[in-house]
Amino acid sequence: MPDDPSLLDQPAPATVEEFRERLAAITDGLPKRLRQCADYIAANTDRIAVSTVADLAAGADVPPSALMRFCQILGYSGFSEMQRLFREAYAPGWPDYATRLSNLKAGGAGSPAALVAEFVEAGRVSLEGLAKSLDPQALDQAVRTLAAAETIHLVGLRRAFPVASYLAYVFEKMAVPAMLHDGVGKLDHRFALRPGDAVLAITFAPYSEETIALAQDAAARGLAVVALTDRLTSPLARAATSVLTVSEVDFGAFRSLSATIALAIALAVAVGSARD
Amino acid sequence: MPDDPSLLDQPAPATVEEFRERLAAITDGLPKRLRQCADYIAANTDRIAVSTVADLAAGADVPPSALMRFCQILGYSGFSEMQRLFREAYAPGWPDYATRLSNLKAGGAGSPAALVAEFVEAGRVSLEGLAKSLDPQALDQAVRTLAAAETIHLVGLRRAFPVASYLAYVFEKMAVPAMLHDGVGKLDHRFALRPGDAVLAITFAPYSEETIALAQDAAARGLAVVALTDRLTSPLARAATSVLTVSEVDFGAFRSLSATIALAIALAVAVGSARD
DNA sequence: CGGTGTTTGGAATATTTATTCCATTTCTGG
DNA sequence: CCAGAAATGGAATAAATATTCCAAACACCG
Repeated sequence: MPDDPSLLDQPAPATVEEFRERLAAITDGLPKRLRQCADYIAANTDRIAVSTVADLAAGADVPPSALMRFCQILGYSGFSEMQRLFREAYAPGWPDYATRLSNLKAGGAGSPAALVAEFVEAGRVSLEGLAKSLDPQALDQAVRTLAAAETIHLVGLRRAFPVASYLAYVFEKMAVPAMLHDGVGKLDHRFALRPGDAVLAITFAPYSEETIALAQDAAARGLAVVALTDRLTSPLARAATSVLTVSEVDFGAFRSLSATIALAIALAVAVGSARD
Repeated sequence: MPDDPSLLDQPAPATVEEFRERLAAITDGLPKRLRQCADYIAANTDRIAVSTVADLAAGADVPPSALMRFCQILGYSGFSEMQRLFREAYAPGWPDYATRLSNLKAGGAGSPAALVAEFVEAGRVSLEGLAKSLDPQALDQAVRTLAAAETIHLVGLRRAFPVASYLAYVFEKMAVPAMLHDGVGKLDHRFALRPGDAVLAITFAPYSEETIALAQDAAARGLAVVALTDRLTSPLARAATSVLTVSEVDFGAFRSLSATIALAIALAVAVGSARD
């Protein structure tokens, strides 16, 4: 490679964060084999700690020597030095959590503690799924829509109701005008929807008729509708100006709300600060 | 060690789960050095994948050869074979989640996507905290109490209301008689509490007066009260027959509900099945 | 098309790491 | 307190893994 001082003489990345930045920065303008290394490493960063040079080289489909050169380009003296970073950083999350989980599960398949372990695991996987599948564009759009609204109408029934009520709580805390459509007394308050308002509708399969009806009504009257649902093909999506999806892993017949709640609060906080 | 066939001739554990079981099974009745190995390995299982024999031996304060013997006692041909198990088992959950998270955060400190990443992380840590700090005894007791009740009265206001309403939903699904005290119209329905019923009260700092009042009232009338709160010293704990605690990591001034929801659903499912 | 500088693959070597072996020490039961 | 068995530590060896080096292939430029 050329002796480009902007890439070479820098000190080696000392944290995983820095490592990713450097990787992204240099990937362009790398020759074929080295780029293969960069791509493979970017997609398999987590395996560095537990692999040998030969393993990774085979994965990237390059000879080991190419991988060595790659490590040196990143600023390390060799593979071992780079690996040390990942071996040391390897722990967060796990310290004795896995032990605990398996102890809880050991209590007996149907025991309450084992159930907690299952739902903890389901929640964790759902959260990771949220991070992986979130569409930042759609989120930005939803935030802009809601931030521009006069009053935000929250609607979510049955399993979605806790989410809607939580949003109502957070909006209240942040002094954002919001109204929770809770269906009490089968009063539907649909004339509370005024021009300039927006609707945040939440529903998951099996979708609530009432929620969809309110969203459609609002859309027909020209109001912006943000949908929080489980699939882009949800019936709610058709009525919506922007759609956010989040899927929860289920355990048996039951489905938690961990990821949905996380997305909801992030949305609320983003809207709250965008309005300031 | 003695040629005890019950410990020796078994095949080596092939999963992490099996590994832990075997470890627990043999630890007693091991000579000093080998027991040091067992203890250290049990407390640092997660580091096997990224350590050398020398590292682990140093940690356990034994010579490397002792650790080798230990691996063989577990049924492996040597350390490398044992390590392979942990290196291969390491993958689930992570595929590119960390990359995604750091990409989301890179979007800008205050960007909506970065907020989602923060709350996802907070939720994950909270869930792990729940797994680590859960007291199975207290949980069993809470389940027994609620399973024995005629009607379960749910009370939780403000931030705890989503949890209470979610519980109401799950109990309904499972055909468990439950009543949600939602405070609509400031009607407090406290005479709905009948002998033989139980109260499941939920509140977090700053604690809701109304929730505590209802719990105290129920306790005074001799009803069982299960508390779901953030600390054992919570004012709710004094009125309760059994106390479950769960703490949420906060991000800025905001606190999610990921762990609380997970505990709640597990509790509800356990109660539901205990009643059958 | 030839020369210069870059990139590449693989074989040779250095280093680290795992594993075995055995002399010595420490237990155990009589 | 002694004999035999078990356990231990460390030095010697084997295996694996990382790293370097260089000849050959390649790309670019005049």
